[in-house]
Amino acid sequence: MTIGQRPRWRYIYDDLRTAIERDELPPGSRVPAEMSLAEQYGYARNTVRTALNALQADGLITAGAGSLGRTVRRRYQIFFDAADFERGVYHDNPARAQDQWKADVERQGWTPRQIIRVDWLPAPRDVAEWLDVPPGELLARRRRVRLVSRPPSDPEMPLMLADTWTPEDIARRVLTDDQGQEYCPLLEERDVVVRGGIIRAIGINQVEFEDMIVPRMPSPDEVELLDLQPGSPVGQHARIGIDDTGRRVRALVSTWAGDRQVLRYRLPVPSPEE
Amino acid sequence: MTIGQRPRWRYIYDDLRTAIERDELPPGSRVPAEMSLAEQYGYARNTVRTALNALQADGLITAGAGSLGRTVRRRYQIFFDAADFERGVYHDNPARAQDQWKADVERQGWTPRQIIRVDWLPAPRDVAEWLDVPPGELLARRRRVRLVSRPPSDPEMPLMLADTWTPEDIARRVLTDDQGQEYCPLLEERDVVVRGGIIRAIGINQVEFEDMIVPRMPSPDEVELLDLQPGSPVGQHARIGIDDTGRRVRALVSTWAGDRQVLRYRLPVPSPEE
DNA sequence: ACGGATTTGTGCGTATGTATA
DNA sequence: CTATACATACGCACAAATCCG
Repeated sequence: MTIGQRPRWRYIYDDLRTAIERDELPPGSRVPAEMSLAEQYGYARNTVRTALNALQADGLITAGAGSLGRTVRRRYQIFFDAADFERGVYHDNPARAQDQWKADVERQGWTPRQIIRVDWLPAPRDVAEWLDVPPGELLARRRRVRLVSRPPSDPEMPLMLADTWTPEDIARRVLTDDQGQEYCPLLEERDVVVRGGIIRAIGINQVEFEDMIVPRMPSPDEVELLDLQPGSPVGQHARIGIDDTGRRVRALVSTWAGDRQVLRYRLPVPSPEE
Repeated sequence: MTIGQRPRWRYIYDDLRTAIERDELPPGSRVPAEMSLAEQYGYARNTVRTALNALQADGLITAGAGSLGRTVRRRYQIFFDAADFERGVYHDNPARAQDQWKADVERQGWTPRQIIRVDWLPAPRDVAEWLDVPPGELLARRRRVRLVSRPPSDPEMPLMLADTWTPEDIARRVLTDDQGQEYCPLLEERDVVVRGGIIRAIGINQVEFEDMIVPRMPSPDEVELLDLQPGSPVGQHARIGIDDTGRRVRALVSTWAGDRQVLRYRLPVPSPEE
């Protein structure tokens, strides 16, 4: 059935792809309906669907039944800084009492919100390796689902999952609040803002971060939580905190939607060693 | 036709997905053939294909006609360091005359190779923005396709594309080699190794890097060059070099295959500002 | 609140092409 | 060369979501 070199669906795929890249189909615009493409090219609807599914898997178009139809995917460029030596900013900058991520996002004109939940879970393979504990050991996972909206009460858009994994002895460390009440900041299901950051406040002296970054496709859970379209890859940023004894004390695993957020590092260039 | 909540194909998808996650179907193992799954579940072959295509789009399985069949995707964890303050290592560390990436990869037991090609191209929108030049301005792009193999002459596996984009005045700067010959290192289609790095050698004093990292799906070109399976997202790491006058002198855009390589930063934790 | 129009989603059957061991 | 298994392609029917009168 295939006549030329390329399969039929590939013609539609290529045509639409170049139209999108040339901005003839700008972000947000409607993609022609399946039946209309089928008539236009003289192909069956299923053939058209193969092409559109490929574009969807490439993250270029969205899909939805009914009058939603298919549209060219929009992209956002919200930055989040993992290191900013210029401004002296770190996620865990000891000099700031404010949540670093919230401050960053607000500066860019978005209204942030976090939903926090703590669970005790057996260590997944990768986390166990990062923290140098046996796989399956029970760890505390403090998950923050981070959402933003534009001021005028638009619907919220989920941006990232930020999971802090800690071994039990660290998770159970306590602080004392204004009323003299003791609490475990790493087990609190609410925003905890401590001057210098939680880790430092509970008496841990981190001296090094090891950050590992990898793109991957999301799990069904993440698709749900981040409201992802099929074909949206996520970035996974794992920050391992190492204390002054060399112990790997915690892993902060952030998973962000690639079409919404950009991870940024600002680094000084080392001067030449003479 | 849909009986329960979930569509039929979703049962197959979920079953296979959990089998893979539980390592009952380990990486490299064969996925049952479409017809065998169709009989097992009592569904049509097309329905089975919907499930398998979704797993493919999620990057979990590969596909290939004939006796290749479908297999569970293998993953590699080759590190490449964007910053390593502990070891004093940078991509452009002025103290080292060796190619940083090659050294890193060799230390991990792989044999590296680069294919280098230089083209003059109009600046794509994002590169233009990073370098603060008008979009469409002609820039030099020095592309390095980076491949590795395991020692015993296995087939090579492409790992990443590393594109250096520079404005013309910088690209045309010259160095003098041992024989007294002048050449433009940023336009050479061969490995150029200079003590201190090319940028420094041609008289540019970079004082800051701005790194931006985003996951995305690859373009058809990248699929070709990196030999990517459908459903493999890539990471894009753009490093903008800023010199002591504040000028954005070059962009190093690295695109890496997510199932093969991990980007790593090792950073010192800043001490508290008292 | 309801119904119709539109558009995508699910699912089946069938046939033939193509790549690989 | 042949068997296997995926790839392409068609046609058809009905379900489900959404928007608009």
